[in-house]
Amino acid sequence: MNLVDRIKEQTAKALEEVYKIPFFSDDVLVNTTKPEFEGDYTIVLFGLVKSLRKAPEVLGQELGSHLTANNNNIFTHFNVIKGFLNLTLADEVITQYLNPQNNLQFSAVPTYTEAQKIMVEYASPNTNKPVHLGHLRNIFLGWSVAEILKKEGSEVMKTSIVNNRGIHICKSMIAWQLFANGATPQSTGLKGDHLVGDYYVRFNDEYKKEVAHLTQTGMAKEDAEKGAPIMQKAQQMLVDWEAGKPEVMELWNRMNEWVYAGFDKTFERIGADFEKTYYESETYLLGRQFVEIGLEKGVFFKKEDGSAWIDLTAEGLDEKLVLRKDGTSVYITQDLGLAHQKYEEFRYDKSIYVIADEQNYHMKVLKLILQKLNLPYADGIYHLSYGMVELPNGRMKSREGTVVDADDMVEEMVRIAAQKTEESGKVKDFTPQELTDLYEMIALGALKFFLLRVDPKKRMVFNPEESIDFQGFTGPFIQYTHARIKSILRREQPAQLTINKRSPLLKLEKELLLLLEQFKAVIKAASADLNPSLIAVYAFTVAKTYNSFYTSHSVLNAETEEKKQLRLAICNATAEVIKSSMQLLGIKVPERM
RNA sequence: GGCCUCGUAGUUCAAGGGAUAGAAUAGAAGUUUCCUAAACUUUAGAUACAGGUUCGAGUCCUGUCGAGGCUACCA
Repeated sequence: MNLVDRIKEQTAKALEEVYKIPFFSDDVLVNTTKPEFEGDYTIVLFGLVKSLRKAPEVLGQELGSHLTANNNNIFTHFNVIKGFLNLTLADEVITQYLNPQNNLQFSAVPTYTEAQKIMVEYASPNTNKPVHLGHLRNIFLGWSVAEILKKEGSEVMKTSIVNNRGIHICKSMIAWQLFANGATPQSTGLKGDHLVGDYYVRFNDEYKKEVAHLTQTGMAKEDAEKGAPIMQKAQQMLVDWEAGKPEVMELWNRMNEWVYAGFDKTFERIGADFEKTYYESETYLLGRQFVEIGLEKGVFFKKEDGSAWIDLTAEGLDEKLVLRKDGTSVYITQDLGLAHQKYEEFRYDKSIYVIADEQNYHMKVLKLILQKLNLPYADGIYHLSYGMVELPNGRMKSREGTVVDADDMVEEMVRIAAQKTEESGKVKDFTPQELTDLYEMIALGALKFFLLRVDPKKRMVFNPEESIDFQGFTGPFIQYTHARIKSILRREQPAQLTINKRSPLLKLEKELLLLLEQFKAVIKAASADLNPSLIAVYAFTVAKTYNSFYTSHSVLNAETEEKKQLRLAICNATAEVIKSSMQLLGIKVPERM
């Protein structure tokens, strides 16, 4: 049990004893005491005032006296300020948490009554363009959430659905046929996803030209957009694809292989992994059965033209199409089918979709339809929505060429990491391989931390200038702190401490140890909120707190041997906690840098 | 038009209805006999506006203004 829970429990017990009314741990609100007040943990009394009909100050005095009188091995003294009861803990209680094992070891038994099976779908790229900065937020977020849930004891399955069919892929294919002259990744040296992405862009350029040309000759804009020859070709290709025309399939397969290979490279580099990848070409026909079922149950209705709809006006939404009049399924229908297939395969308790917030409406509808169809897995659907990544001068738009490519971004970060590191002149004895690894570690650490430190649901601004800043609230700062601690520990390892011995704790040591003790609670909160930013903030706070207390001088030249050992142990614990928390963000920490 | 988000220091982000709204950057001023200065210390600076609920509001409610998203027989 962690310290806060223990305090809550003791407080509830004390309240029962003093006031003869039943109390539970959850009734008690415990915060860490603000640094400017005396004490370690604070009980907020306002919430208890009403049921006890006591003035907060009186309640605080009575409760504080009782707690310190009956538990003086835990609480040494207390003070009351307004509605806050500040408790000071015995040093022994705190040193119990000195051993990092206490903070890092998670019991095999999860916090849920039984292990939950959770699917996390993330990344989910389109095969017509390479991964860009927006995807990176998705990928880092999804990966991290999966790891956090695992740490909390859930069985997690990471998945991705690759959008590999449809008109947009046909656009790339047409443009490639027309302009590529048979270019391949091998012949051009380009990554496959970039090559295909380039022809998608090329298609749009040509299309724009054709539309402009047609409108100049007097055609209405709408007609021009529909009638542009290159668009007609793409439409025809889509029809041919659906008919399974061999030469179209052949080209489609070939170009997709290039893209997959490109994605794999990117994913491997940035540390994304999936237990299972779904392909839309294999799932887009699923879900048709739901239309039949829905019609039978009266959840859906047919319009005169034969299209099928669901009426969600009672829920404050619109009518939503679930089947086109030509009998083909739409996006939402496919998703119904995929949700079902996932459930059949994995029997999940919860299925998390990491998808940008522009699809909030879509995901709301998806869940609602499944619920109306009374499917057992409907309630487990959860949309982990995240805000768009913007650039300082506005949203990324592919048409305006303001998209930041992920591979380029990583490359640029590595270049800067290398430059900054070389300037510092601390890595002269590194081998070339060690340097490569270090730069990669720093670059990805900076990028991941920057994108994960913000509350996912909020929009964020990606400032390239700031993201490569290696000072402040950044990944590299934390990595650097870790390396410095490791440097101390290379000189001298802490001896095994006898934990219950009265130790000469200073206030600042106490503060840091209490912080380390919160690690599990932070993971719990991050897991409940599906929010890695809590971990990022925590890791930074630990590093920052450590940095302001210790230098290797203050550790190795401590006043007494006993203090030195204590401080070494604190260094050790801090390094462990930093490493473990960063790991949950997918960020590696170096031994030296 | 309707629906959904979001408005906090110059800037980028924090703050389970709880104490004097925190950080980081940029600004100003400092700190290395020993120590990984990619560090640390000090300093200044903010809740869009107007009401309401409460012992107590950045947080909850209403309105105004501002930003973004959704509102496709695209995926």
